[in-house]
Amino acid sequence: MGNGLIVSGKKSRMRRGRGGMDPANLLATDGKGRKIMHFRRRQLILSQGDPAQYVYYIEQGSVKLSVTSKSGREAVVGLLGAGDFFGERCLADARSNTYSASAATDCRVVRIDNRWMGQMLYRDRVFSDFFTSYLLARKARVEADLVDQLFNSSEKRLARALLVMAGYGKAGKPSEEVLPKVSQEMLASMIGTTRSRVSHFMNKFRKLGYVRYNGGIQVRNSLVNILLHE
Amino acid sequence: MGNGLIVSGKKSRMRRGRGGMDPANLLATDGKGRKIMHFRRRQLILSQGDPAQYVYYIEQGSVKLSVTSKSGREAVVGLLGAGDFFGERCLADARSNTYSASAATDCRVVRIDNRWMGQMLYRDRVFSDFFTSYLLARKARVEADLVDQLFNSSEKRLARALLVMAGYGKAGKPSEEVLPKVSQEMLASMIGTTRSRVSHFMNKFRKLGYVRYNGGIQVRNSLVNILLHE
DNA sequence: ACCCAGGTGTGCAATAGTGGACAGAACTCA
DNA sequence: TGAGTTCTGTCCACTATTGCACACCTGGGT
Repeated sequence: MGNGLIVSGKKSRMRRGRGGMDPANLLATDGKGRKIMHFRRRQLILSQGDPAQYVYYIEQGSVKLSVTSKSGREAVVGLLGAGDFFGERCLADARSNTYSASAATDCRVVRIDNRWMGQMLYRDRVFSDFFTSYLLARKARVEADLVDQLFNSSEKRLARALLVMAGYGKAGKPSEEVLPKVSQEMLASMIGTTRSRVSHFMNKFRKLGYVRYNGGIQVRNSLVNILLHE
Repeated sequence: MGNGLIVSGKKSRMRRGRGGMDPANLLATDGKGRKIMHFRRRQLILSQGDPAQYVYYIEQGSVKLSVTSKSGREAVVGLLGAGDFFGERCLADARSNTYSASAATDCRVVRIDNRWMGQMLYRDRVFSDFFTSYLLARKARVEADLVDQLFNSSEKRLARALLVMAGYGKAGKPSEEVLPKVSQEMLASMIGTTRSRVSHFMNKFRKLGYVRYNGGIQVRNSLVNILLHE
């Protein structure tokens, strides 16, 4: 995620604000207004409907954001990793959480006080810049997910979800590596379909040699073929 | 859209930055780094794939953001109105536009230079605050659209889209008013379905008395019944 | 070794959604 | 006013997707 906004044409030629620390490093330490916390896989971090007063920042591990409908079905809105924020909505209006968050792997997150974060954003230009960059990138990602949902079949959505998780197209990623544990159930609720459908396509992909099961799911680059096919 | 972030517990007790102007007013004027432009209904404002170097701010009217797939199908990612920004992705990375924007009604928009906007964000806390608020709100909206798409049927998605457009649930909205022109085609590509489906449901809604055609579409509050069912 | 919970493969009837096509209504705009 | 264009209502054969059910598999306790 390219940090730093474009400022007078040069990226990153800017003095430090009062805080004076690199935001990511700052957040990595305990201190006023922030607290480092650890969660185990499956543990609930925050719950849909609870009053919202903290912003969270992921240091390590991954976190699943999900929404449960009145009818009890669950949809996964995002699977976040190190460097992502969540719960940030409470900066703009103080209502309750619109989703639940739970640890998808053991993880370390920083729980940041609402107010402290507001002050940082106001005072520290570097911090504010860091956060704005994040918001822009993340918003773009959610938009891409929406578009995907709007015009792809579930088969393609599954293929795309797998590729994105495998870091396809990212620089410095060996790709072809084994994914962290994700159940078919979870994949299903990420792409808005049923588990039997996911199972069906996973087998199809396997038969075609696009993925392998090596203790976990191993996505091969050739899986993009599914997306290209008209 | 509740402007102003939460800062040390008080919303909006903050001195003006260098710019010294209310952001919305500032943008309403021509000046360095920004240019006021007018577009007629259906006119193209920016095109998917073009190099991106401007951020746009809508003064008046509404703008449609859409993406066209390789196969030529169009999906509408958002229908924006006064007070919304678009094209802001170029603040974080200078690639090309990921969507097209065209005027859904005659409209007045401010075309803002990339760099100037970056400077404003860096220098003017009030401006930066204004923009961050916007991003937070808009991101939440896109997430809500994604969730809707993930677990509602096309009938419900249509109902929801209509209600949102009619400003259902917003304070100070008389609601029950007639919507600006939207074709079934457009509704279809907003909610990811076909026009024949939209036509079908619109008639159903009409028969049930949930909407009326009074020169345009008039949404009655009772349309929420569609969402509550099940 | 045994059990158990969570995860997976498979099949199937019932539904929902697609992608055309076509005719008529409703709007431009010269 | 009339010709063109854009919208809308409606139909239909196909295809995709759901919602179950049930057997099996696998890893971790105990």
